[in-house]
Amino acid sequence: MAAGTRDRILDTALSQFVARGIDGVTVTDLEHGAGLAAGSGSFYRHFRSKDDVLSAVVDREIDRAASRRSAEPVGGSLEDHYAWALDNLHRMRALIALLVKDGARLPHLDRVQTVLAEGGTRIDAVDLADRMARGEIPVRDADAVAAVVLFAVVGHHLAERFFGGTLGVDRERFAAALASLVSS
Amino acid sequence: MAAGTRDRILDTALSQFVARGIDGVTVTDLEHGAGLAAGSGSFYRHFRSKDDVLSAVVDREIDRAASRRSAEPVGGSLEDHYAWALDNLHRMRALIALLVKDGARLPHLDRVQTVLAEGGTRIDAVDLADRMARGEIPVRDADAVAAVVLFAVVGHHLAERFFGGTLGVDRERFAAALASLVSS
DNA sequence: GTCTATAACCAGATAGAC
DNA sequence: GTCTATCTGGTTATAGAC
Repeated sequence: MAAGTRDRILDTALSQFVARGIDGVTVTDLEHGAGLAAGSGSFYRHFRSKDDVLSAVVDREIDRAASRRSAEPVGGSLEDHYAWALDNLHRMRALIALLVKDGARLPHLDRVQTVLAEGGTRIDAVDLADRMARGEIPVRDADAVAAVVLFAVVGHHLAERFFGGTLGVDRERFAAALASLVSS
Repeated sequence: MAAGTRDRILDTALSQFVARGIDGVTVTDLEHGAGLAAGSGSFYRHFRSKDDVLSAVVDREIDRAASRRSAEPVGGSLEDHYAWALDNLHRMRALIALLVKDGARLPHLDRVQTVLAEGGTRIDAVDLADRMARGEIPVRDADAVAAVVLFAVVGHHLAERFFGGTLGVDRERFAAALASLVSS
């Protein structure tokens, strides 16, 4: 079942925007990527403008991120929790790439940031403080430790995406080391 | 002592490229930012093309980052070292923004990545393994711990820029928490 | 070195035949 | 819905006077 032209435009727009930025992609590029004649205005039978297709792309990715978000494990180990956060960030990598490349120009910027915060970056200082109070992990500056963990997770993801590598440390190993540091 | 026109073009090019991306800045914008008549071709008396000024901007930032890097303190505590790395990354924020926004189009991409990796943290896995062998810090997966430290430091910057805020944890407190985690 | 003026080109967008 | 053809405007880059 071949996707309709509108969906093919959305698909090629997402991948091209992520790869080359919004300004790096022309309407002609989108037509070509969707199997339409390059330079024909056929694009405009499906979207009113380039901004219009950008808005549709972002809306679709927000819906996808919200719907396929796996349930956050409750009461699990720290390691599982960190692995979950890294996986979620990886699933939302297209949206993250759009945000960091063209953040200021994105429509629904607040909704994008909300979805990302809920899906990947909520590492709770309160949870850490609870574990410290129960003697589960050593007592440290809980807010500062939460910040270290959050930025380590985000940094790992962004490095994977933008800096060409993670020093050979995959997500599982990274999560394990993070849990080891916090736990003792 | 007013800077020459060439330097003023470089200064405005750096700040405008960082703010709006390479494609978001026209040669006319650069002329205006450098105090030249907008739309006059005076820019071309100083640079052959827009790519040429981009290359000059990146070269200058690489040189600046490299010269700052030599100011690294030697033989200090882990905490001092992490604080130094955070300050250094903060000074290189323009280069980081260029890399994230327009990475694929940057000239000397490999040199940019090398400078940032060296300037962001010198805590390599070998140094950590040495400290572990001497009993200075607990024995853990040295490569993975080095990755956590590097990405925490880098993420502290990137997350502030793209996800909003540092959770109220300043650089000194962040460095102290990072050192505490690695040291015990 | 800077200006006015403009050439050459490319991108977003529209009109109308089929 | 897709095409050919075109308009309009903005961008890079050059020519030549001062």
